[in-house]
Amino acid sequence: MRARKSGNALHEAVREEIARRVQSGEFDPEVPLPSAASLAEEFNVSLITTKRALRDLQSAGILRSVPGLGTFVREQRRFIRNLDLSLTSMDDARRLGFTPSIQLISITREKMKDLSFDVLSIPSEPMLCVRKLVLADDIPIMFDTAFITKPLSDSVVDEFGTKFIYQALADNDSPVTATRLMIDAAPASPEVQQHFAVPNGYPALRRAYEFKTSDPSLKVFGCAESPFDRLACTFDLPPAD
Amino acid sequence: MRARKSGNALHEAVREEIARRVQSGEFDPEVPLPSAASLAEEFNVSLITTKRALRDLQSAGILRSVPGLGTFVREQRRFIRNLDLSLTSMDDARRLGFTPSIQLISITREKMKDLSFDVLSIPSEPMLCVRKLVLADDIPIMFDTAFITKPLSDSVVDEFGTKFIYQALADNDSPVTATRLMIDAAPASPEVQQHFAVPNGYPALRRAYEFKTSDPSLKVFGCAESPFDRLACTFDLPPAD
DNA sequence: GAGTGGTCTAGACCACCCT
DNA sequence: GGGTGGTCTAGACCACTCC
Repeated sequence: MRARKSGNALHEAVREEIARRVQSGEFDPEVPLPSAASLAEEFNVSLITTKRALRDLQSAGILRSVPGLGTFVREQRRFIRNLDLSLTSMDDARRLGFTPSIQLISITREKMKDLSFDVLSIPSEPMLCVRKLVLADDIPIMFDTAFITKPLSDSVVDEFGTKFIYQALADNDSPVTATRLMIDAAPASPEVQQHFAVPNGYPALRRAYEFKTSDPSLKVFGCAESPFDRLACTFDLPPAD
Repeated sequence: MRARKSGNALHEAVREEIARRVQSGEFDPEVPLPSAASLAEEFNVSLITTKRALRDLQSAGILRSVPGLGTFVREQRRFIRNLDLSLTSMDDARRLGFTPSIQLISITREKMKDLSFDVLSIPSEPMLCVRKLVLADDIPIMFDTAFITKPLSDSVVDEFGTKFIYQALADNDSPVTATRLMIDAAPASPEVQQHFAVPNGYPALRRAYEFKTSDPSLKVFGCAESPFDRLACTFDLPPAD
């Protein structure tokens, strides 16, 4: 080592050499990488420099460290979701070749945090709030926080925790009539960090949404977050003009 | 200090206390924060722990450090781009209230890197490659890499470097007839790190695209990347079904 | 008990910017 | 020259997992 490849920093050179080995398929995802101590010895750098490189590779979604076990190559399996929203029910998902499931996290009543989305006109009063984790083939792919503007019966609320929102609304005679979406990237929220076991600052894809329904007093606001390596969105556009 | 608020780590407690002060508007964006050394003294932690907290806040887009000058609050000014692609020319941009400009970075001939986007059918042979930086009100907001499948005259190539691609194609009798988009998040690429002065691992919003034109042999593939705090996309959807 | 990653420390050197 | 952030080092302790 001591090559100082790209920039100038030692930890960058170490990081890139490890990244190169990962990309070349040198490591079995089931088997831990050589320990930080042995890598430090091999590269002839201090332990803490190697740890710095390994930590940055975690932030980049390339590695995954488990205390007491070791550091592993992070397996990539990303789901592509089409924004035309054909995927609105469990059946749609299964038709696309994976088995979805929903894990209800909490149902509360609270105010929606201002996400500085001037794009959506978010009410300031407390609303019903449903948080859930959506999994595909038992792999968590998105964390969803939804706020409902209108009080609903318990049985309907339960449906929000077990179905996609589109489906739950349609099943209760209030189909979605319009959708406003805002897509951005953001560092993983504390909830995402927890549920996906990703470090602070991990890039996440965020979709903030507003559903209007046939009932003018019933709207749904929400935000779906996914670690960048778990979900991407596609969209086809007609010609401009 | 020594509170160990959220998780357990000291650097997290320091990070969150500094973040709290930033959010509360305690610091003038023009004036550097107290130095890492003085913060370490105030919090009664080691210098390196404070530096760790400051570095993580940089990765989160909250702070910005300039060697020799100090650490500053990162000013937030984000542009919202509507995915309906109404923004396809300089005029459109001006109509939306900002002054766009384009800075040509390079024109080369090279193979397109495989971005593991199975979504787009990317040719494997070398293509014309145009890299440019798009600015809004003199603030860089996106880094664009475009690959053109067909050899073009020099004058047309020059237009790609100074106009939005939609406009350049329309002006040369090959209007875009269909667009395929893939949106995801990703850690900032080396080019983005360089042009936007963001650290390794900084979350970025990425739009990979494929333009088809009226000329079947002329397609444009590309990827536009923006640091997460610079750009977001909105979209309105009609009712499903 | 041995190995792992995560954290914290003190101390040092460098490049950079300002006066 | 004196301040700043960035990097690198050696050494230590902890919680965790596995045997």
